Amino acid sequence: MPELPEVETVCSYICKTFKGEEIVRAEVFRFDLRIGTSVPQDFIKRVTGTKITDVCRRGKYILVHLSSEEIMTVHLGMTGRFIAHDHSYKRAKHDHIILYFKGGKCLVFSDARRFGMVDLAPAKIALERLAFMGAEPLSDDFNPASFLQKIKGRKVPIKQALLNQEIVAGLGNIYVCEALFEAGISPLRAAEKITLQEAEKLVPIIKNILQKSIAAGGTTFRDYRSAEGKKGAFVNSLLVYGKEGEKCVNCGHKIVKIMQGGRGTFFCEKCQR
DNA sequence: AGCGGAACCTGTCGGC
DNA sequence: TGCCGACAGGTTCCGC
Repeated sequence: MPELPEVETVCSYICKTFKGEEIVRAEVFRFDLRIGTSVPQDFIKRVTGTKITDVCRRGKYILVHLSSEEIMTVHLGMTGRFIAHDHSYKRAKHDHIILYFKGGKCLVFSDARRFGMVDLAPAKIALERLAFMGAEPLSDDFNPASFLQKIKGRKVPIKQALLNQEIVAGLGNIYVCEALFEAGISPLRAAEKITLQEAEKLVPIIKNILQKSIAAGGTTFRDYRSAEGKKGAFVNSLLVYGKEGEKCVNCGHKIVKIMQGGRGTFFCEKCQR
């Protein structure tokens, strides 16, 4: 579920709360999490006694840097949560990993649907695994020219191109629907047909939506919770996602839902061309 | 190479 | 109330 703003919200809180803290004990209840590689069997041994030196984000991945020069890579999948508690915390049903810190706090990774992943690898290897990803949408590397270059010759609908993490890293279903709506671009348009003028409109809109959502603590549509266990308020700012049958805020025409690549797309057929 | 569709797993919700 | 199918914010894999 969590897209860039949600992951960013989790990351910054974990960084603020756990940077410099030492892991004194760890529990792993499941090793077979889904996306990418699984939790290593010797995970507990390798993290115990290390300190968290930094917490960063790349796309939808959380990178927990450890003093052992290893990186714990975390992806929240659809229902993953990474929440801070204290040592009195009692394990709940879908908790898969609990890290206990010297200062009395703990950090719990839970994921009902188990689409998420937690991996541990030497920093160089962890970073190489993420090298396939496209530009960070909030960086200057993501601009109309570079974006057009990336989607050149792509016949997939623009909706699906924006979800492709190799093209741009961190967007998911909600923000893609919202950005295309604000830009007035139909999600059905072939990516390669997007003009320079449209890219010049769409790219800043994407950046703006992501920034506003980060400021609001992300979007909780169903499951998402921040590292403090809170819901994200940007759900109140959504204009099309989940609004099937409701009136378009621009023209009053009904918002429709279609399926693209097996996933729901919400848009206004009148405003988006 | 690029694309569509299925698969992964659990929970929830709507319809009958 | 209960059962059944559809669907969920993500990614990967397989076949064409």
